[in-house]
Amino acid sequence: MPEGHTLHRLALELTDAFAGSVVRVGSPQGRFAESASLVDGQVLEGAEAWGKHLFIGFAGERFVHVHLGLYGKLDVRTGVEEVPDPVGQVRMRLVRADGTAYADLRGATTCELVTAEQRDLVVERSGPDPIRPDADPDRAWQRIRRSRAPIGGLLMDQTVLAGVGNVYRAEVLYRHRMHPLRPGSTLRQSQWQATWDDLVVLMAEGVRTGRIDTVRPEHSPEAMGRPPRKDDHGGEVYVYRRHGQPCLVCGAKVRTDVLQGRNLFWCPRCQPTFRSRAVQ
DNA sequence: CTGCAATGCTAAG
DNA sequence: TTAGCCTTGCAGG
Repeated sequence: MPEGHTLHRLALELTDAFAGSVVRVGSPQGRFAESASLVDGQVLEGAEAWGKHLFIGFAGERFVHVHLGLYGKLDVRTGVEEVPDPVGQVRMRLVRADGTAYADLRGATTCELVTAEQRDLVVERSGPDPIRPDADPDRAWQRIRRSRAPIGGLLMDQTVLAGVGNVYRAEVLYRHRMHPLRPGSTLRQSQWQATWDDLVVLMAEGVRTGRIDTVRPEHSPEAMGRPPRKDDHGGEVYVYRRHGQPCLVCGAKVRTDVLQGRNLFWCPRCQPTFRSRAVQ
């Protein structure tokens, strides 16, 4: 679901399904109808993601900017015989002119038609994205090393780093044994580099599989003889939404707290406090 | 069935 | 700091 890997995966799916084809663009729900008419019947040139932002490019330098927010969804279907009637509130529907593929957007926070300049503004405001090969982790490091804000907040700040959401945040902090409230300025550069390198691998895997898996092989359900996780996000994780359950590595009870309105999860033993008085 | 929380973010107050 | 977006899956009655 919508952390950066989801948007990059969608960009690939959209490009595969529609690039180079004439596409009918509509808004069964109506809220995107006016903009849709401006690109309806144009050639879709490709789709690209930066962090959690998706841009679908049409002939004439016009882009549909999509942000899924918390529960938005974009379903891409290819190789269909027939395009079904829309179900629910479909904000935007793309249909290949030959009718063999369609995509439905629902519940998105943002769906707007923008110029190349407007797209560039979004990209410029974003921090480096671990999924993009052109990303420069030093840009993020320069923000982190100068900030007394908790690393748990910095990782979710899309102007510091683009694409990391609540699951990757919790999990990468766990994997690097960092307490979420530790100030950014107390990290060593080597720690940041290791964290970044890990995100590059984890998130690329997320693009490939469409889910967030962060446990190492020795902690997999098979290796540990435990049942696989079964809930809506599907992947195998160490601490995300596991509060009150035993840590897979040390057995301590996973803890939770709220930081800036978002749920934090961490293991008090594997992610020791950075100071004696910090939250445990 | 009803209610609520959720991988996010913006704008209003 | 809070409401809103308006979907989905789960818990509880």
